[in-house]
Amino acid sequence: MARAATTTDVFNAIAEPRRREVIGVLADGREYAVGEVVLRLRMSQPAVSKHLGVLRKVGVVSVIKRGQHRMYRLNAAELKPVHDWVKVFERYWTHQLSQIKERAERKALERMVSSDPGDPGDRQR
Amino acid sequence: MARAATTTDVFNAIAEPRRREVIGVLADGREYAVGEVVLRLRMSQPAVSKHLGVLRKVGVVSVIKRGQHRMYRLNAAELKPVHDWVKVFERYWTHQLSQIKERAERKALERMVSSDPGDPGDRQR
DNA sequence: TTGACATATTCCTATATCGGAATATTATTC
DNA sequence: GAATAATATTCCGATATAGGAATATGTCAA
Repeated sequence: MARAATTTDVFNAIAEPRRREVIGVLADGREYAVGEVVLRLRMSQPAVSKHLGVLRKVGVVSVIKRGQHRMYRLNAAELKPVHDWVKVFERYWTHQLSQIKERAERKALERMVSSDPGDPGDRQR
Repeated sequence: MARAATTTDVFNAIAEPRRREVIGVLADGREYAVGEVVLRLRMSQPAVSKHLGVLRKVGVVSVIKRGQHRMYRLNAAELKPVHDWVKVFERYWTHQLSQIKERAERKALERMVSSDPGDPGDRQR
């Protein structure tokens, strides 16, 4: 099978660096016309339109027509799943020192418990 | 050009749902043999090996040999860039009400300032 | 209507997947 | 050494990009 469609979920949508740049432009919460994004990022207009299209399908941005412009606005709430997912690992880099200590203690404990009786791989259940 | 290589950066690495599942298994910080992951996720062994390989190249997991097992451990610190990136948008979904109010105020302000003189798209500079 | 501007869409190509099947590699045990 | 277990790697096919070029669509203005 092929790769999951980027148009399907947020994680894939933000995997593309240019798309993150586009989001970066909209990050201040204001509306931006496609042309403004093009200018700021120096990307081709079709490229920007396509990326915005992907982001729109995922719901990360929304559009309204204003004259001949399409004003795009960030819908940041759609990024929450990413935040929620990665937040779980926050503790691993905050409190670095205590975390390193914890790991050392855990490893010592593991050594005491399983104390390697010729079958180290026996941690399944 | 084609899609960015998943082996290149963390954002792409975690874009794949199965890979996130693998990370989920390792999330408790302990070591896991490939076979354990296979059992827990009911994925094929080659698939797990490949996903772990990608995660390893990106640095999200590390391996050590232990007998005939390869023990994989999460290197959660590598996920920090994702956290840092998405954290910027946190304010958009916390304090929802005040945020909505802010938006309303901002829009009102915009209307007062640019007061739409027939050229709404003139926010570039 | 015509022209100019803003944006979207289509067509194309090169590339990169993911997963399955089969196979290779490495380590252990007898 | 031979058999076995654990894991990695290779080969494959179907699919899905991303970007460029060209074009279509839509909107305003004179």
